[in-house]
Amino acid sequence: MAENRSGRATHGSPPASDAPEPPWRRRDAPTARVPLTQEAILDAALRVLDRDGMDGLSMRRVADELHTGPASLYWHVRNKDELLQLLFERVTEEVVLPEPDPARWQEQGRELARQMRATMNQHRDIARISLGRIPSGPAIARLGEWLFALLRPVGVPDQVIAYAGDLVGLYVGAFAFEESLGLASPTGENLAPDQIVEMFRGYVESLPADRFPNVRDAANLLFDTDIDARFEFGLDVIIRGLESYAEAPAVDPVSPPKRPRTRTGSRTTSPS
Amino acid sequence: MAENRSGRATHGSPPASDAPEPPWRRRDAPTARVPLTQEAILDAALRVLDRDGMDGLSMRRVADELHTGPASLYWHVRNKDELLQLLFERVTEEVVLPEPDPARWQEQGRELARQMRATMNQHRDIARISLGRIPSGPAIARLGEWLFALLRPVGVPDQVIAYAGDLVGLYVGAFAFEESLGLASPTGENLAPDQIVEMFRGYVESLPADRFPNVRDAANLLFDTDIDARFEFGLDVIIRGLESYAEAPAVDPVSPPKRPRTRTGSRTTSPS
DNA sequence: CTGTGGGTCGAACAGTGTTCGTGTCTTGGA
DNA sequence: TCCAAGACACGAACACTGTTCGACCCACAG
Repeated sequence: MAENRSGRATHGSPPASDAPEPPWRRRDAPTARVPLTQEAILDAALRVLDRDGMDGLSMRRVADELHTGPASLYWHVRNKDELLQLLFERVTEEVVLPEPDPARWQEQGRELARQMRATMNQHRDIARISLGRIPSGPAIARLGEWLFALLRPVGVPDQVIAYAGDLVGLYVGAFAFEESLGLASPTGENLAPDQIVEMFRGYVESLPADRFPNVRDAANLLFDTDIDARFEFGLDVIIRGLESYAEAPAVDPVSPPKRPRTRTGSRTTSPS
Repeated sequence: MAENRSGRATHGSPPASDAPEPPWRRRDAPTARVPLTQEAILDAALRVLDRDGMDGLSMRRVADELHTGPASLYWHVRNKDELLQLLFERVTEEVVLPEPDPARWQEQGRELARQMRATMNQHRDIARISLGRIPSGPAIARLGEWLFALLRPVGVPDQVIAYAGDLVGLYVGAFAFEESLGLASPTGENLAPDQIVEMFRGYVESLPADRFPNVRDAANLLFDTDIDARFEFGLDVIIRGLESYAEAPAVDPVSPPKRPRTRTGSRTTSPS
């Protein structure tokens, strides 16, 4: 509020209560001058997001980060919503894509999903922004093109590719979203996750054994805390499901013969 | 605000500016007295949610619905968060479960997912509450028990069942969530969905054909608007993926012989 | 008749997104 | 060189949010 650090975005005369700048400190030194572009705002917003999380990401805090007032942001950004969209696209561009290799499409798809999750976890709470949003900028061009290059040679129909991209994005976004939320206590007070899990398990184990035999002795499975395994499981289900949509490869002669998919062939993380 | 309808929850003396109640109108008539229980609050909150959506669901509006002030709610509800959790569980209990029939587990699983989506769409924006929340009350007992009864006879390992329940819940929740959000315009202004889709398609079609050949001519597939088909696709992928986790049935002698899963056997909605 | 305590609620606090009007700075043309 | 015009910055305010505090009411136990 009353914090009066130098480096304000404006460059008017200094306030009367403050000592004048010494002449050797160039007032438009390239480091001190922050002309408040949209990019600078995004930088600041990302900093605030990483530090304070989504709940702490208010226009006022972003403005504080730039040593200015909230009204100043609205010249470069129409809305908080637009700011969030831009933030989301900026993070999306951090994902690096390997050269698509259709022979290994399953593993590359998995790799992409893992990387998306990692990126979302790296920038705290960005997952909460991703839901309901489609990267509309160059990001969707990059990702879409990559996905088609990966899956078309395998024989997956175009419509399925489009849907599949959507599905994976939805899955990863939702998963990272829950991950970022943590477990919400049903009582409204905020407790450690362990305590909450223990509450749930206690409840389920207290159920009458005659009415709820199955769920009772699977209580510890229900509230499993190995979150990575859970992620890999969902990924595995989706990839296996997509496999059944792949026709015989059209052109690629190098792809291995399609093994009849029994349960033997999966060397991936299969729980229990 | 200044709306002064009768039926206030309190029963003190009438304000001086108002005419006294006529004697024949019993002041504690059973219909007029709303003793402000937690259940009444949930009813009101659900009404507000259905009418005004999640963004309109404030403590003040719920209190207004009961003709009282926001502070009065906090005696019965610790938090807004707890109120949301209770709301979520209340809606979850609306889902009706058929008698589990393991021979038709795929179709019954699909049916459950469809019903969950319908329930979430019926109560506007409840999906936005569902993410990051687990139904902790009797709901999870019901749903869990049903799921185990459905999938254990098929030979799905317990851990997989637990994960699968989680996965389907996540999928349906995230899907309904996006559905309830609608499409967010990347520019922050609020436009009709058609306009936004047209913006996106226009952008993708304007991409250079040499760099983005694939995504360019699949533009109309990318921004498909048949939302039901998209839901069914994701469901189908998940179910097919889960099929590969099913072992030979343990006890059930009636289940059909497991056909080797080639792409022929799927009569479900397969896009394009 | 008097407490007591469960229940109610007005008022306030700190915080939010957004807008309006005014101010300042930079730039291009005469 | 000077002035008008636009680009940008920002203080102040508005309507709103979730939540808390302390005073109040009132049925019921002693």
